[in-house]
Amino acid sequence: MLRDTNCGELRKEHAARTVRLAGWVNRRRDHGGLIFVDLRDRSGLVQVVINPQTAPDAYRVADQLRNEWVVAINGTVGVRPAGTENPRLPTGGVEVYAQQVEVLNASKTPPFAIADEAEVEESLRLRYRYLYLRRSRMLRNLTLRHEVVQYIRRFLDARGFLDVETPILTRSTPEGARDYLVPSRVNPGQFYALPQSPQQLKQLLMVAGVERYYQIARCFRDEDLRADRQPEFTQLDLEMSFVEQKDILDLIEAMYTGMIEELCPAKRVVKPFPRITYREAMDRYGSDKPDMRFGLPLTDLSAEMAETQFQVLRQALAQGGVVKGVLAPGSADYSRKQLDDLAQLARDRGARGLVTIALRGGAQSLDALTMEDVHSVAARFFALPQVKAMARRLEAKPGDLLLLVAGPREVVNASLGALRLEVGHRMGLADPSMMAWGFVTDFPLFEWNAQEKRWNAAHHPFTAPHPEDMERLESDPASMRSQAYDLVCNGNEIASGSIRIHQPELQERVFRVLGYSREDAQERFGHLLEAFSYGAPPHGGIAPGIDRTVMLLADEESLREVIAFPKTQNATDLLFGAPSTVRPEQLREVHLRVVEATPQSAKEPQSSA
RNA sequence: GGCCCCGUGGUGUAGCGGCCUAACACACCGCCCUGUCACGGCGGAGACCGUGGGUUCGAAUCCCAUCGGGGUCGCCA
Repeated sequence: MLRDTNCGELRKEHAARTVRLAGWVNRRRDHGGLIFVDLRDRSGLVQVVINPQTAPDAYRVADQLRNEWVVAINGTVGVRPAGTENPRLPTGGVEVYAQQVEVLNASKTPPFAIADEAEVEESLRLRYRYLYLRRSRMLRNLTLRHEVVQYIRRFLDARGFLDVETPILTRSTPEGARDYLVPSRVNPGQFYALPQSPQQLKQLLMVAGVERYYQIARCFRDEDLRADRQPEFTQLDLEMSFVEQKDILDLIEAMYTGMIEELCPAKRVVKPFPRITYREAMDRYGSDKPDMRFGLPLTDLSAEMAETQFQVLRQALAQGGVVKGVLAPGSADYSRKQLDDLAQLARDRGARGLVTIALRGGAQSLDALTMEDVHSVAARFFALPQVKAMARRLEAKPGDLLLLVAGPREVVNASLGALRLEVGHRMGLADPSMMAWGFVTDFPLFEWNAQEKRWNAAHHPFTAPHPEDMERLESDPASMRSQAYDLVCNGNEIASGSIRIHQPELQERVFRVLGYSREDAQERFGHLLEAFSYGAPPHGGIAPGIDRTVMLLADEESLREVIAFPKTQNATDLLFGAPSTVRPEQLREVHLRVVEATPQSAKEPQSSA
């Protein structure tokens, strides 16, 4: 070994020990005589002191050092002189007195500072990913990710789960996200697809009798990116036989609570995780992935507005819609501009408009409120008792702002849900140390595809219907609930899963609703259906996103910060220059010809500097 | 596919029609400095403002296009 001690581990009890360290020069402070070098390795930093009097050879080398040079240092650990300790450094009580400094490798001046945690443009971070990863925050994130995966493996291993690998080269499926395709050289004109998830494979493993399967599985989806979406991402894919929904939710809840207690004890978690239905989530939070770190529930005010003179609301109610409201605490003094922004947010989600009612003035309580205090463009349509009734339902106080939206239930929920998040964000209502986990259950089984005028599977076509709804399967698909569930945290979808259909007869009924003929089903899922005809056990599973889990635990806003080599929003890799054009002979070999190239893709692959 | 934001020395920003012969901080280079830890002091080099076109007497500043990065809607069974 070129070293015998890690920089970050040194403490006072190591005093007088002779050590050999190796790492990067994080910073160098040259006092003309004494030189201080902060030496950095993965474990952390330690201050090295080079004294020209006691170590003249070391001093001559240290005089040349620059940031990010790689050096090895022989020296002695010493307790720092009184008054020179650095309490901000874990190793701040000690320093290393260098006897010998050896340059293992010099470094060019890096394109951005490693030691500073200053923001750097995303494209630079990605172009020089290996340098960005040197930053302590990124090494911390990579470490946390490792610990999460290790925790999961230990947890599931202890409960009898088998880690089984499934193919990366698989078959394109007609439903779901766009596939990444891989041409076959030995089968001209045919393509593999990279898995969007190992969904069908894990069900086959249940038929195979594996009973408890898991895999830390890479998944690929050729869809547009977001801060929380990468084209390749990692799921904990998991499936169990002979279980009910509750068994899976209990298991996942135990895994996540244990993981957080062990890895991130500073995080606050409410146990048990609330389990709410999709209907409740939509009605109360206007989202199927509610942020439950704060309250501000959407509240149905249809009853209060039943007799309203306000045509807009009246009309919405008459057409079978609802009037709902959400509270914006302490926002009664919002400017016209601020209110307009909120209204725009509502309109973006399909609302016709937003009614704002500001409760201003010096009233000490709602009872003391007068119409003088009620500021709203629609104030003349409201009687004071109506305003007070609404305010009471929303638990508003003087100084608060009421936000009302009227229309079809779905639109009202969506727009008020967005407003609720915006208000919570503006008011800083979410405790940053809080992780508000919860399960959302009873998702709809089907959703209407207006374009193709048919039903789609809301989750996937193998999701089991809710047992109580079974007799309505054909007669009223819209009302069908499923045994599908999500794990959510702080407004993010973290996991999704379901109990699966294991009887061929039920599967065929579902396929018929989806509009698949027997031949369609055979063509699309024949291999799975055949497998199910050989004694498939009742089974179900779930697939938590590893990247999103780590992102939340690491307090990061983007998945890119917890993935070693992420892609840009255009799904490109700035470090390798992928995707790229390939040589004509490579294309010929896989029987492909590019017939339509945009100017961009026609360009020569960029040579990496 | 739509909408929005950003693009100025190596990095991060300021400048937003003439005061810009482009400013500041950090980094870089040189000299000085024996207790600093975002060390300090003095001096220096370094950008023609992503790219292309246009408007204007005059453009980093306005307009259009384009490229790159980001956010978001659609999309992600």
